[in-house]
Amino acid sequence: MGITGLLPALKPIQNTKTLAELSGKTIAVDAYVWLHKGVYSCATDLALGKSTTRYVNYAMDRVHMLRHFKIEPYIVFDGGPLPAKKGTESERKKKREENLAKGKALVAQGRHTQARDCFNKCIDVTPQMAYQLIKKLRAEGVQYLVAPYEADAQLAYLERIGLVDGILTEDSDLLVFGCKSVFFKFDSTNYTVVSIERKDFASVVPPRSDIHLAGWTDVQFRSMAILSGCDYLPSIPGIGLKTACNLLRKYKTAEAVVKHLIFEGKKKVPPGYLEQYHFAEKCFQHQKVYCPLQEKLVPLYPVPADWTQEYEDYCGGDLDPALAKKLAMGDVDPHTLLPMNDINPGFLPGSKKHAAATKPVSHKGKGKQVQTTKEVKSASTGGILNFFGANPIIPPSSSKPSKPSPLTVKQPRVVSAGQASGKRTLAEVMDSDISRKKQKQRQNSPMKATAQSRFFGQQGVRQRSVSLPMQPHDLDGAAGPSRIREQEKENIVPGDVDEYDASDLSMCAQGRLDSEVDLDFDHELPVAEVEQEDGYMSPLAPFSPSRDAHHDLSSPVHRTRSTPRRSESSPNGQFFRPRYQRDPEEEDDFGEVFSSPTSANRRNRLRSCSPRCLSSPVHHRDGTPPPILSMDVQQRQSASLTMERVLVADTPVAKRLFVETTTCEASTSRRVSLDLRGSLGIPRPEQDDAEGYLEEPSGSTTPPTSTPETPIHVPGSQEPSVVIDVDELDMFDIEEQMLRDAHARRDAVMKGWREKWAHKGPIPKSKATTGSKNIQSSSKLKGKAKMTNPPALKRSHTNVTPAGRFALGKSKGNSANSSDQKKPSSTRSAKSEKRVSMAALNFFQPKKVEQRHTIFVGDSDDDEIVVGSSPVAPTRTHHQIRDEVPTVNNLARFR
DNA sequence: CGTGTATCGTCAC
DNA sequence: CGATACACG
Repeated sequence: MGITGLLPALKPIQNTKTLAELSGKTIAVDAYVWLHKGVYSCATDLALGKSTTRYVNYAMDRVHMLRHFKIEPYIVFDGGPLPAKKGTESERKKKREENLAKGKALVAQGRHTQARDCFNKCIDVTPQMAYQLIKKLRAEGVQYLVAPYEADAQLAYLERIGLVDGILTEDSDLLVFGCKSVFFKFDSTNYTVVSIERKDFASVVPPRSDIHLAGWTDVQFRSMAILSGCDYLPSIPGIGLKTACNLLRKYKTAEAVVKHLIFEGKKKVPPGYLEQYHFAEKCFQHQKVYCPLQEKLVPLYPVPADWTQEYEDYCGGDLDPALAKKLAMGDVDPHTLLPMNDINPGFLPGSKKHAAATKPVSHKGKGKQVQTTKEVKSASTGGILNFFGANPIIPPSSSKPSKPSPLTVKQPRVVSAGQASGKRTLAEVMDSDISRKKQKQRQNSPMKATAQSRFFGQQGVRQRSVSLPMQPHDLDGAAGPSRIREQEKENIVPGDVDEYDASDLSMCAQGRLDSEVDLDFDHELPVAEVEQEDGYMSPLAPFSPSRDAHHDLSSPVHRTRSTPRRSESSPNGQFFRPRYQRDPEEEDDFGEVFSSPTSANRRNRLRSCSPRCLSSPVHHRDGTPPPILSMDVQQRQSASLTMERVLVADTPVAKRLFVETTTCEASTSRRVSLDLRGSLGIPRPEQDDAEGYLEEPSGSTTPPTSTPETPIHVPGSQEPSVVIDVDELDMFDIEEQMLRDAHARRDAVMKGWREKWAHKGPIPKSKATTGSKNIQSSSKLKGKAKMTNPPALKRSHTNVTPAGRFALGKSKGNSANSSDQKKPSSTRSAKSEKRVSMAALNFFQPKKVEQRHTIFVGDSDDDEIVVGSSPVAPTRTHHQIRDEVPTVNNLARFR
């Protein structure tokens, strides 16, 4: 449901952004959206009980897409049902069953098309399906979490504590949960999202909107949302968003509004409405979420002093931290709290992992992996670790005695932090591990890389900690469960952790925070509009990269950050150096490090420490849940007081978690299979990177360049000393071939289009030459795929645009460009139209949307992107962006 | 005019 | 779940 009408009402502050504009950010994603859409690709199979995991592909394609744009996704799944939400589910279930039966009947009649429609309506996204995606996310080192209850609150929490910079969802509720930066309407065809920022709320005023938010506090905004009807409470009949807004402007508080309504008697206020209102409010504020730092359930915002057990029950009860963690990692079914049942064990069964675990050296046997001599060597000592487990923080020298071997999982005794005997508590083991790490860090100059940590070492973390000092989880190379404990123990080094965060975290650890300290939500006093607009105090440092990017989206620095470093083609080299670039030494190694796939992966690896439970033979999914799974209240309480109750020797799971925790930091990503040549000192062909997204809005002042990670296998060149997945490379080769073919087609098609549709007006000569030159050079391609610059034909030279195909699909009819829709090619089928537009329409048109929002996306040196993001200034519409940014719907490019 | 309700599409071959 | 269209008061 969300808040009916909220999104349309916020139109004035909806800002369409390209993914490139979000480069560098970490964005939490509501997994439900992707899963649910992905289900449409295989609804029939699912309905008929046929085993499929195709729904995973949809989500993973999007993950890859985000990563391509240097956006690090943090996938959040829905958890168990919140007590506050009842009733709706049974009704839906009934409808689903109806559709299932109907669909089956239609199948029997052979009416497959209609059957599919029914199947589409009967599929529910189950935790087991989510788990399939989780397995894939683990395999690729993507951060994820399963919320204990609703993903919405979890998403909001991740943003609140600074683990992510924004939320990608379709649910307007996120704004009510207090999120600052929410992205809607992810458009994978045009690489755009619609951004709504809380700080812009003050700009939501009549007549531009139906509602008037200027001068409002979060409390009032939330009140409006609840009064207008939300998931937790239907509205008083006759009260919609606008009425709620007006009433609140008049009476200030929800109580006053409700009392007025009751007094007035015109509307039928249900008995107990006000009380229910308060419960709903609590759900938005204090719903239980999982804190990945503290590894336990916490309220989204600290609970007030008058918190009652009733509220607690309503907003989601606590869980034993160990259970909460397993739930968050996806290892237990959030509905039953029983170990997750893997409905597709054959899908990413750990087959790779398992094979690697048992045969670390020969898992490339089927041509799956390419290994250099070096790699084989390291595999013999830690091949599996290079694959998904080694800890780079512990240099070989010191960690040898305790370094987990490939057989570690099979021989738990070898595992430990040096002492394997006795019943050490998990916390003790971790502490020992921590101190060892710390010692090691002191020994090694922070910036000095060992041979191993050159790839997976600390620089990324250092970098991150420098640039994001407010993110405690990044503070010192230690990732995972041990970090927060370490910080707590040492009381958090001043200067390393923001005072607010420190106090907040430690107080959260106590389970309660006085309202005085609750800087974020409950202090909300009426504030002046100015303050409302920009006086928000973010837990992120103002100088963090994300903040910078956030406030400075149009600056050349940020506009170009996602593109490869190409100072040679830059009019001003300095623009191509991110302010927060790493030290030159590392840059030599990695090229543009912060946006390189390796660095992204490393960052990700170091930040996430999800246990790789699937890989372990010591499997907890053996039917009998560990004793700690008990939800006994006493136990829960004691366990939440201290983790030391978890005995390593008693719980294989805990033990394994430890193993994996201590090793996961080095889990060098499998996805190093992207282009590592730069990183490895292998010369990159001069222009090969032009092969990237033809139509990617690069936003740089350079010609459309490619992306640094453009995956190209270079035959004969030195093999990178990392595991490279040959399958992926082969796939890229195929893709390259396809791209070349596409270019040939495009050239032909383009010609035809020019003749058929182009204005007779002259094509700018310089462009034409450039284009033909590039076309020529593309025909000269040898083994290496070179993507030419797009031909110089611009849309301004034609009167048929990509929008045409949209007109064929669902006609939205409100395109800003009426001319765009005038001539959908009536002579072509919708299908061929689409194909043509994909292959051929990579030309660009400078287009003035607004005076201050001129957007040029293109292939010539003087093209540029200037995108204003002022909340007050007129913003581009979705349709405008769609027209501005040509489309290549080739998701395979993101793999 | 605003609210309430019903219907549709979501993917992707 | 949102977008949309439309009927109702």
